[in-house]
Amino acid sequence: MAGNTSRPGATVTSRALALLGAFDDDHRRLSLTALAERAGLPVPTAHRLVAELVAWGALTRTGSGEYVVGRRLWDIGLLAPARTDLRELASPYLHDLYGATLATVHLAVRDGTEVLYLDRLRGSASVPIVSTVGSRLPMHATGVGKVLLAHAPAEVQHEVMGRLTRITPYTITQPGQLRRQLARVRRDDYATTVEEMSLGACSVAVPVRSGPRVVAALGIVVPSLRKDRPRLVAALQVSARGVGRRLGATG
Amino acid sequence: MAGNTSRPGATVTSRALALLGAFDDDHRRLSLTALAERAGLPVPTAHRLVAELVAWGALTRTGSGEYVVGRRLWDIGLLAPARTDLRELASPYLHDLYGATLATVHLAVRDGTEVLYLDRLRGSASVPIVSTVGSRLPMHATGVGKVLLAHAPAEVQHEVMGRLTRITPYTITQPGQLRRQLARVRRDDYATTVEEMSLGACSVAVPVRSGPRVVAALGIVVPSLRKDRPRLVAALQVSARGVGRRLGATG
DNA sequence: CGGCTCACTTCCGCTCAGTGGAACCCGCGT
DNA sequence: ACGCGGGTTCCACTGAGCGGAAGTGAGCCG
Repeated sequence: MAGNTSRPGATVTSRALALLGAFDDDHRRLSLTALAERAGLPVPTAHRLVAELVAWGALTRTGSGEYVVGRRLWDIGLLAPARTDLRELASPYLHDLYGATLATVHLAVRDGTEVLYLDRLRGSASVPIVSTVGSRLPMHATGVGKVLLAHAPAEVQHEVMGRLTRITPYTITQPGQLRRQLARVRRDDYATTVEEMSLGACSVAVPVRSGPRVVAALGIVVPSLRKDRPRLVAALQVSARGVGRRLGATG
Repeated sequence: MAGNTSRPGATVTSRALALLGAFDDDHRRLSLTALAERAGLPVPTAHRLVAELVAWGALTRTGSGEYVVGRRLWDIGLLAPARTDLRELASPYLHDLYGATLATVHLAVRDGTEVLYLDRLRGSASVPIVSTVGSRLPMHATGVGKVLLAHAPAEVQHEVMGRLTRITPYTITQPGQLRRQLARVRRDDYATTVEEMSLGACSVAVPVRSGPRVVAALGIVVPSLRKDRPRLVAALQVSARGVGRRLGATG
């Protein structure tokens, strides 16, 4: 919309969205200049658009002059479907699981070739862990990821196998080895990891089924699998069934 | 931006935001026409803007042709500050509280003249309740609301007193009565409600303090207060102190 | 204290991106 | 076959948006 435009073809909407997209997990607060930089816009343009976003509540300006995501976007984000519904519905079962194991509990779904964490219950005294709600992690290095990958379409599996990045010395980077593990996951109906994502953290995970389809995965993180793997698997499977049943009961 | 504009003065950005704002708790999925209607835009305009929002991931089109909030907005909404931090930080304490009481547990803050629910743990077998995460409820009819109101600035209290809407036959609608209750809340350091929001549900709530400031409230919902009010208050206060201490420890 | 820097803000003339009524398409119910 | 109501495409008109340049002001340093 403007004669002056340095890069004609870009719509106002795309510019406004670029500003929102400039925020991510590592950039929760940005100065105007940084924001303009990350969105690829001239500062005055960013300034004008940002003012509108702030007026509407999509962004908020902090006391120190930096910008952060506003409450109104938070509100609207919560209306996103499925994710929220599943999370709400599974919530009681996660608590039960937490109560039974006192370990960090995860609920995750597959998002493309990554694991998306929908919910996490962290005990006051459990293993410190990298995931947060909303974060995405690679599938091959997490318990829930292996479960979801084992039941993913062939082309997804193929793509993931293509780039098995090493995260710790124990991360599995050989496609053949991962493929054998996935077969075992399908046979035994649970997956494990041993320090493949973070040193000092092991995990167990099971699928959540709605009818025959695997729609999510439930996992827990513990310091060691040594002694009570059967107990953990049993607790997980009971919870996963519970969630699955609730899923069947509603839509 | 356009000669044709029916209502000149409206910016593109405001129109795009109006489309996002068309979604709320009761309108999580909207057809194009409904969306245009609610945003106050002509259908073709809405159509074009919506296409851009979909391309970016702010909205998603369902199989049936309706629009819903997209995953990317969900992501970005989660980056909103304070709210999320507080929720994350309080999470373990809420679990502990849930474990000790098996009642529905709430974490809430004041947002203007309303209560904003940041988190909710609902047991598989607890009282059904109206609140969801992200929802706003009136302050005078909820336990957490009374706590937050008792420690709110005078002008907020004044404004709330002005419109005490009746929700159940037990809702307090007399400013004088509410004022006396708030004084008692400040003295005893906890608040209660008895079927003032939903019939069959009572609640107890306590403030969460960061230094001297009351920054949030912690509450639980139970079928009756009759027998174990002291136990519940004690459990709540322990948890609230825990959260407060963690708040002090970080920024 | 003057002068420099750097981030933010305001100004304003040019122009093309956005507008929305009209027309069209398409699935569905009758 | 025909009307209806949603979604989609078209396109001539024009004012909303653009961004370089200039202005502001807080912070730092010699």
